Amino acid sequence: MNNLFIKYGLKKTSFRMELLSFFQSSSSSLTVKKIIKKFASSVDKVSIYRALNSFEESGLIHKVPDKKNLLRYSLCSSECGPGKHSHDHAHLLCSICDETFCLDDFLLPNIKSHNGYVINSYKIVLEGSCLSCQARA
Amino acid sequence: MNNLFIKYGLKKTSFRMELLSFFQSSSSSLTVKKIIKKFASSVDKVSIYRALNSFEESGLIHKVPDKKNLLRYSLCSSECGPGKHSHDHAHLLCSICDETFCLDDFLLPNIKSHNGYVINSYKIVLEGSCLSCQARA
DNA sequence: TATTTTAACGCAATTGAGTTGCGTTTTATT
DNA sequence: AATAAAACGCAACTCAATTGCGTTAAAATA
Repeated sequence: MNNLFIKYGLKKTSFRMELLSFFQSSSSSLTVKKIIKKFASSVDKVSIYRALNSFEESGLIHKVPDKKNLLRYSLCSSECGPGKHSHDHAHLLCSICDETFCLDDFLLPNIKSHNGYVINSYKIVLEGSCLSCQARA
Repeated sequence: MNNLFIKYGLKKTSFRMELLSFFQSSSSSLTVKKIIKKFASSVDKVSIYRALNSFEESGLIHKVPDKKNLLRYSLCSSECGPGKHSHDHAHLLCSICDETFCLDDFLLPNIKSHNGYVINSYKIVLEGSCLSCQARA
């Protein structure tokens, strides 16, 4: 993980290290809102947006779908790297807690065309309720 | 179609009738941008946004996915009505012309749960190239 | 037809996520 | 220590979409 910092010319500022830790300690995805809330007292939001951009380009984190289409990120697996993201899984948006979960075991069919359309990629986004929200209900 | 106007207490202003015609005459989806462009000289954009909202609530039109997450609508089928939308199809976003196409014949599996998650609905969005863009290339 | 109700409208101002510019600070390189 | 490059902070900005409010026009009722 630290290698990627070096490999991609990212400087290890205390904020960026903390930001990475925040992702590592978080079980699911992080919204920009959450991140800004955590760092607002010490870091400008512009720096946060820029850090998230660099992290994404470096293959440290990737965008995940959000119910309101706001920016939301998750830590990448080790297969990802600079300019190279491979995330072949569906996502679940919990309509109760508004959280996004990666479904790593959801098998995606290999769709390359449909009715003449050429298909390059696709996304499956499920909406429902997550485990903890079910337990709470 | 006109019934829905009456049924839902919508008034038939000339603009709203024209807006509905615009949808009926359009083979695919309409972005807000396109709609504003067409009516900008005679109608305020706020009225456009409000008309689109009412139309959607009435079951005349429904939101369709957009590459940049902007508002984009398509005409509903006759099964839709006030507060009732049933659109069981996937969508294709053409990465060349930036158009959204409904894939009415794309069979959606019946997913009700996955690994303990309760699934209420889901979306499949394909990205690729549409027929006319393929022909052009 | 005249009156009343209510939706639709226009205009101005606002919201809010995300971005850009630019000068300054900090990190890493030599 | 000197230099190059990334990261930072602040202010200002963009752009889609929304809100408030007074006015106009359509439909319902008398």
